[in-house]
Amino acid sequence: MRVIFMGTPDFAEASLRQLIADGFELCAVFTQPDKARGRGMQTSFSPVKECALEHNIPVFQPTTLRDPALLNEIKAFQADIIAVVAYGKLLPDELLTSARFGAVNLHGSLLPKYRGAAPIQWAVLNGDTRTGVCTFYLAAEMDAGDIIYEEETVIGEMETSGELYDRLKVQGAALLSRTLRDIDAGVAPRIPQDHTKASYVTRLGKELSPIDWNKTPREIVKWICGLQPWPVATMELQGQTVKVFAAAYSDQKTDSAPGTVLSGGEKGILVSCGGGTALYITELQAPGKKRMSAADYLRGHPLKR
RNA sequence: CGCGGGGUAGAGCAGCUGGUAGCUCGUCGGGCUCAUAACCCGGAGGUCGUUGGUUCAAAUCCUUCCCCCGCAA
Repeated sequence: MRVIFMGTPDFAEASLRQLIADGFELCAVFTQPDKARGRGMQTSFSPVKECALEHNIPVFQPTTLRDPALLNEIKAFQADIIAVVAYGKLLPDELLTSARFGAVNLHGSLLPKYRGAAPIQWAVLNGDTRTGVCTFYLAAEMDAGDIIYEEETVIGEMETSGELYDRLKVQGAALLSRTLRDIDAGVAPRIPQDHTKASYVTRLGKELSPIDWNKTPREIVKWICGLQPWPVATMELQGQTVKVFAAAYSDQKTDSAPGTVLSGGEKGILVSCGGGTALYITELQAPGKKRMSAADYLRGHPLKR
């Protein structure tokens, strides 16, 4: 089966590697143009490009896909299918039908829930206990095409978005491979989405970082987990904005206003939350410093009284 | 050269208007206690990231390089 793969980050790379390993014929790989990134602003290749080069697969990095010449070039590959995973560009309608079986996408949620940019993170942020991955046929409207396969997974109580993301990229890669295989065999289902149940999520941003201490302990824990590895939850502590990486529940009750630092010790820094509850901050990072346990932090930054 | 913060005892920090280093925790020994992650006394442990320089004298000033972190993506 001839496949054109489109993707950019490591999430997509996992799928690409899976398809290669499973014997699909990758005739071309599309990925975002090289960008200057990282400390020092060095230009670097996307994980997908690195992988493609490794396997001598032709790499394309167009700025736009809305180019007639490019469309013809793509058609010339005579691919059976286009597989898209976190590519970062919207495919023009003409492209969707440029391959024999059309174009399919791997998405990090159980559609129609969480259409959009950061489905995995929002499943954690919202405190969901389950989410999953799914494959579907690309349609004109974003993430609204017919579902092929869905696979569920349980979200751990303290699991971060990054951890879930890493699990789902593996699970998703396998699901995508199975999807392509079954499409090739003509046995893949095609189930229209229930559009009335659709929900949309946006990409994350730093404006989400500050913890809202009026929330419940669990909501805050989920917020802390959901914002990792980026942009990371933050709180104000002794005049500094520190990143918060982990927390632990407490039985303590308090009358203090939400957000008040109640105490600090080996267990962590106890902060009051909504409804008279409290939560231990157990791992944090001060500006210019490394991530460390709250206990370590307290040794060098004793709480003022 | 994209911008910025930092590298000091096992850990976290202070000292940085120059005069061979201090705090909290940990650790070791002793004491107290019914007991304790409590308390008291005492000890060990640091070529102050690296190179060169200024100086009578540098963790503290200038310089080379290495490493870590944040922003930006």
